[in-house]
Amino acid sequence: MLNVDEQSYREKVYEIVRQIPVGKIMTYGQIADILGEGYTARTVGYVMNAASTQKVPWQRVINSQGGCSTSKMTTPHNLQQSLLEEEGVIFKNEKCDVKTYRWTPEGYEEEDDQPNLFG
DNA sequence: AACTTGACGAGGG
DNA sequence: CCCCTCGCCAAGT
Repeated sequence: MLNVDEQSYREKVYEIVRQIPVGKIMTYGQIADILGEGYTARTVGYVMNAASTQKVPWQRVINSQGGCSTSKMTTPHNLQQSLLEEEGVIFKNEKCDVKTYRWTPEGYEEEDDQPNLFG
């Protein structure tokens, strides 16, 4: 049994990434927000950099713009995008609709505090 | 221990 | 839409 609290900094990130279902995505900032305690979009991105060699669906983590930050980096052109397209994610101009594909792990539902304007 | 680098994000021009 | 600035925090030098 591995308690999240016993996991290393990176393992906590992997733990969430492993839960992302096929055809869905999460953003770095979203993951950082869920983990809270000292995590930021930037550090999550740092962790994901080394995730390509881990047992995690790293391709399902993209930036808040709906694009793959790996497009113009080390990885072959748009490997990440290709992998997501194979999962059913539709890309338009190298970007997908984050609103449509974003996923949130159960138990970490986004806080939707909408003021009761019409009380 | 100080400085620099990032698969980032929100804002402003 | 593109470019720049600031904030964020782990790792590498």
